[in-house]
Amino acid sequence: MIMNKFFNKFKNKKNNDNNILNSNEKPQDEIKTINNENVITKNQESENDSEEKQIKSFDKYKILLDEQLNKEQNDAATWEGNHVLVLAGAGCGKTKTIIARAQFLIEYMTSAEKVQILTFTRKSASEIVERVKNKLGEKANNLRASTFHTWCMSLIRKAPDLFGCKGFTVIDRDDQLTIFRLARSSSKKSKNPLIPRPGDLCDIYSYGRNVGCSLKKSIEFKSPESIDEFDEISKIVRNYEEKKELRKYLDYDDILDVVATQFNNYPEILNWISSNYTDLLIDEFQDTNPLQWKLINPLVNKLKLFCVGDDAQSIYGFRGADFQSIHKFNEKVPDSSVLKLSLNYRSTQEILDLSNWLLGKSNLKYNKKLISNRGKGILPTVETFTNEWEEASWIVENLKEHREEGEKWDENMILCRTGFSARAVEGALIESKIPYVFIGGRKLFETAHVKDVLSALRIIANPQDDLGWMRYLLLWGGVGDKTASTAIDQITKNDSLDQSIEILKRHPKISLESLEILKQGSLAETTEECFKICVDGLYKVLENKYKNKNWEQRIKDFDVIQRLSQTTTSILEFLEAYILEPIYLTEALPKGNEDDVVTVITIHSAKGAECKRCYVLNVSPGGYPITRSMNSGESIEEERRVLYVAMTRAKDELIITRSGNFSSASSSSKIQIEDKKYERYFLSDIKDKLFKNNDHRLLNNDNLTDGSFSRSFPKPSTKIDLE
DNA sequence: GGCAATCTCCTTTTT
DNA sequence: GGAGATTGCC
Repeated sequence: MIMNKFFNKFKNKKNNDNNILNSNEKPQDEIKTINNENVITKNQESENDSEEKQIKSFDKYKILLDEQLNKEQNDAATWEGNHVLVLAGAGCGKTKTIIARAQFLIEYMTSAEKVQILTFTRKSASEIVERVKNKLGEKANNLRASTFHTWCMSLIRKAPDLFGCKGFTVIDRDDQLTIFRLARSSSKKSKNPLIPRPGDLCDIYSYGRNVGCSLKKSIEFKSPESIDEFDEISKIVRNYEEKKELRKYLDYDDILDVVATQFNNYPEILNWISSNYTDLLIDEFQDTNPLQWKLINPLVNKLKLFCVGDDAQSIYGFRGADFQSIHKFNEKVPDSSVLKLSLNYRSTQEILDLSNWLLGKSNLKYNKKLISNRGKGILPTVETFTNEWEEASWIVENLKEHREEGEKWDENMILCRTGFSARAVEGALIESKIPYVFIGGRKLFETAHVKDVLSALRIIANPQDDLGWMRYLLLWGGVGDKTASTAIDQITKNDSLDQSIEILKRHPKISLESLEILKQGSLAETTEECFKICVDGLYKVLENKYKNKNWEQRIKDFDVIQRLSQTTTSILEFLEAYILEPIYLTEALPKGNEDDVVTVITIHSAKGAECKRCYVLNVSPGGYPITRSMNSGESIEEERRVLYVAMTRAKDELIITRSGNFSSASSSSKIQIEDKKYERYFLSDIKDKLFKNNDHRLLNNDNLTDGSFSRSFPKPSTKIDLE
């Protein structure tokens, strides 16, 4: 074992040396050549030498890696040089390559606990780990994959003193909003419409933190109209920060920033962390932003990066990701190489042709034409309807038809731009009793009834959590904002729950019952028991609050959460886990009986997903690009990429639906857009041969052929019969 | 007059 | 489901 490690260390070092040597010869070979080459290193290795080596390593490792890997994927997975970026188009096997890479590293280069994989969601993290474990068994037991946030938080929890964050609590977006609302309402100008609303304040603030720019720049980018109120907004933001500091809260951006700043300022901290790892694997690299880069950058000299991404799929610009930065990988990371995966295994060529067309219309150069390994298939269709309800019911009918032909529900995925825009489809699915899951928008721990119960747990876990107190007290009749906040002012200085309860008992408007639940909950031995006490205690109150709002459905969620709580040791850990890596209700349901379901999903959540038949909803004028995106600095091009991501999820069948009363003659797909604000509509000049056009709208005058008759006709009688 | 309850309108994307 | 406005209760 020890010998092995020595050997690996030696091996790694040797390869690094090789690469450095080569890089001195030809340092300036840029990414531009990427079209013609599969493997591009900044420093193209001399041919006879390296070509032989590559093939040798391919042979050497092939047997142990996934046999389904192609040459490009295999080259990437078994790369023996230093840092590498793998540019991979949609459907070219990114996840597969990461998995193979992890497998390769564990088998030949290092040990599982020294590999850290960073992904965007809990789902892909667990998928990767699971698949590596399936292949390697026990050897991979210590392999860790997590989101940036979870990884950073685990470092903070492991050594809170190093980061100056002892006893800090993580807050989610809702909590941020509450604090911003408070800060905003204390401003004299809170009625002024130029002062952004809490949600916008939160976005502006977070954008600035993620990009590393000033508040002023962030306002100019996100809401330029509010720049005149810069001074007042600054006050509100400072107020937010003070409240956060006082209550020892960490918001999402703090978690990354605290760790990144410490890495940059204290070499001893950096060395301690980096000595635990040899390799860092980063998925969806096109969506990393400057804050995440601030975290990774100091690690570059300490370990090996293996990044995977696709500039054409960058859809997180609103969070500060700059898709162009992927092109500067060589500049940012010295001694690095760029590899490419170019063959698409997911979709038929027709689907890729349409996707390629969309991307090609951009004035940005993505250098990307996806080529299918699967050959020809069905032409995509564009289905046009009068309104979203007809759009929805047509989709449902279509789903049913395929079901009758013997297909499973889970061969269908419905993609939408916003959570809100899926409401018609959701309604139609429920009405037709088609089982479905919705991924995107609200998560399980963000639903109102769950937050109500969790507020009790928050208080029990941390009696100084004033946001928890606020929510909890407001649940009970007769208590509003005012009563609650004055009461909370009296108690949050106490760190003992019992003391706080004693004080509140004397409060005329706060019920003894509400306090008794907290008392009982605090005596519970386990998280599960505590949760149960709180649910039971709040049952009547909640039933009353939600009686007309899907109460029967909501009760079921409590069972799910109780099950989730069984595996955690402390309440705080339990709450934190699901704030950092939110979970959708349907992900938490027991596997088995409800496995065969239609997936309804926001495109932002659908990264990496694929499905046989994909419906892309509401691709109407004003929908793509979404009208709202044109006000602020956010790019129309990002909207194009969003639609591109949606289209490239489809394996066999791509169905684009839209609605509205724009005109579209039956003979041609060209549509006329009168309204100026829709003039950038992506499908307005789509090429006929790329798709089949189906207009389901009732015939109206626009669609009638011009009729001309040589004679006129008499007006029919419009009188009622009297007898 | 102060505070709570109710009604109405609108809804980008996520850790 | 949330924010803001309005109504209604004490």
